[in-house]
Amino acid sequence: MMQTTEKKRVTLQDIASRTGVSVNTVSHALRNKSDISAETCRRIQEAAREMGYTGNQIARSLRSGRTHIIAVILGGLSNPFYGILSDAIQDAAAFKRYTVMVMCSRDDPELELQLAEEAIARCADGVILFPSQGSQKTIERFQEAKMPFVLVARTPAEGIADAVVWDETGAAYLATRHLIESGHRKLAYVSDNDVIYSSEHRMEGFRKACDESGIPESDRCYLKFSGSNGTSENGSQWMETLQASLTDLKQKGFNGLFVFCDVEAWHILQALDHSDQVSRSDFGIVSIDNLESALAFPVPLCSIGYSFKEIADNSIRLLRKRIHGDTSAPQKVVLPVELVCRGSCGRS
Amino acid sequence: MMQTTEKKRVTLQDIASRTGVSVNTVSHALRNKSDISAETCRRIQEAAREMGYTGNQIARSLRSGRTHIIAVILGGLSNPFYGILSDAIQDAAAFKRYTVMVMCSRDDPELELQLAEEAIARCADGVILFPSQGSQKTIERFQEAKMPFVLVARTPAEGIADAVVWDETGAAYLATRHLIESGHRKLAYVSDNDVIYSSEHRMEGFRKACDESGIPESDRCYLKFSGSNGTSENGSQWMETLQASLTDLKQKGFNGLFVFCDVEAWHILQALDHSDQVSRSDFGIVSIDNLESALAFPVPLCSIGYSFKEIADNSIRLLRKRIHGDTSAPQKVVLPVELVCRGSCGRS
DNA sequence: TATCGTTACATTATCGTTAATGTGGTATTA
DNA sequence: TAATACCACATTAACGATAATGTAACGATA
Repeated sequence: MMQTTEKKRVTLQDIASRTGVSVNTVSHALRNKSDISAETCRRIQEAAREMGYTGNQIARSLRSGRTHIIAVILGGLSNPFYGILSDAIQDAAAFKRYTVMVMCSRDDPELELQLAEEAIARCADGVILFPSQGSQKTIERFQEAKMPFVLVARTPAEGIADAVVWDETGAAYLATRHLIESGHRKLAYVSDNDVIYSSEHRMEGFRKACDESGIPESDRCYLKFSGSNGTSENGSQWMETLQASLTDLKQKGFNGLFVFCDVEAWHILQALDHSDQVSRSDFGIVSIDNLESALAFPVPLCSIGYSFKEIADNSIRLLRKRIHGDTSAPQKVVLPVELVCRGSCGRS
Repeated sequence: MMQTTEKKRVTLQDIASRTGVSVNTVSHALRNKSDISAETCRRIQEAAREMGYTGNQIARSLRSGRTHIIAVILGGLSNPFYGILSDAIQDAAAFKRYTVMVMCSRDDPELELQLAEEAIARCADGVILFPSQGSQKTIERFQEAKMPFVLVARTPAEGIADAVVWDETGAAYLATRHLIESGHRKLAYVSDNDVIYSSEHRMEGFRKACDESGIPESDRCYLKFSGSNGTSENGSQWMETLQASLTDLKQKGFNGLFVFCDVEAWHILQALDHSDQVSRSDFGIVSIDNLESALAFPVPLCSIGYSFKEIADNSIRLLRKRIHGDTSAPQKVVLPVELVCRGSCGRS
């Protein structure tokens, strides 16, 4: 199997020396290219196997100009939303023989730009970017470097690049309508973040559902509980603020919460579970992402779902087109959403 | 900033031509090596900046023999356990200027071996491996290829390689004792998997705590609920089986569950929440991993925690030693654990 | 027989770096 | 003054692969 001598990795040159042919011939034989006789080809392949040859992808990449690496820039894997999507993307990428390089931006524009720089330095064939607030520079950098990229989940602006998103407005609309149909008439739009690109659309869906059901402006409210950042350091203080806000909502008679996404809804639920003033039963809650289906999550949360697989497949598909030189106008794929009711809406 | 001509990426050669020096001089200047006059150095660096130079890491890797890539092979990112650890590892790696390449084995030995092959082909400087059942071949492959690697969380055998684990026996002991102290005297050891390397140690801790408190063999039981696989396809059937098992446990008078890990405990909780026969209040539950602290998870689950950061830091530290040529005997780092009580133990 | 085309290889160039070594000029020393 | 030591660069050789040519031997064709 292995040579007993303390040697470095086996290269094409080693195989060439042993079989008495040129490096080029070995390269061709191992890739089943033409111009090599069947017998020679067999001999070379056998030698390669015996010597335990593993091609050097670095050298291949340098020469061919293709790394077969797709960089994925996202907030962070501690967030199950990104974890689930990463898995889906890896599957879709592997199917097309791409390797994924996941990079976490912590939703920090500066760090994100740094990661973009690294993706470029490492010559990724393309990038899948989950933009945060302030990805403008990142996007410009990719364009400048002619690095193919796809935006996923959020699009900072229309038509600037390929994008895969789901129907944000429809999702918020469905969620809000579900709250209304469950008997809630005073509704709060709850979100952790200040201004996120998709929040505009979700707010529109929220408004539309409220309008349709004749819920007056005075019976709607918008609650921002910024500051968690996923770290549990100043968590307790942040939690108290959140609990106070929820208590306030309750006292004002609000009983339906449309929460921006599942992860934030979990935070809300945790706040409710640990409060003396408010509890889970005080609110009907619906959010977006439907993560529990992928996580076997023990909290029945009504949520609006979409296909993670479709997101992954479409991202890879759009990216591959660009990688292969397509220069047509940016394309935007909008995926459908559906309601999954698990009872947190509080339907009686 | 950029040249208007439709050009490829800027290389050292381009900078050399423009500044009228040799490629080597540019290389040295940009890396602040000696033997370059201050004036020339400044000129070159300015030119590089103006031309928008980004070093080609592929070429650098080929020449230097170092990619500054650390491959991480783990089950899958949909599992928050791995997600949290990935983030911690990325942080620790970034601190030492390494880029992480996360690869998901789905706990499939064959796929795992394939990923190992890819890590080798891509010339990763080292690998962090979360072994699954049957990682023997993977480990042998790394040894054969002289690829530095560290085992994390589970060690298939003692002393075969560097490893970072936590005190499994102690964790199970603490968890079980917590159940006992909460008033439970008939205890079940519940696990999703058949034979996992760490399960031996956890079982030992479970036994030790039971022995110490005089819980007879007849009041202990071992429940295996294999088959979830994280997929929700045959989920309902699997859930029913689990619910039946739990009902059976209840009828036999068992009231304390030591669950292998948090993710499995979530599944148990979900099964309990959706059953007519059994409910959450029928059991005291304690498990291992303390994921909620990192996730702001809304289910108060008593769990045994350890430091994700320490795991990451130690893994990178051990790996770096090997990467830099250390050939001393394999080292094993065992991290301490601590109990975090959140009420699921059912203490009255 | 001269020309041509195939077959099955070998030779050479190249990807963008870094490392090792070479070199002309000036300043320092013996 | 000759030998020697820098200094500040240039030149050349890798790294391990792939791509573009080059070519000897042979058979087929005109």
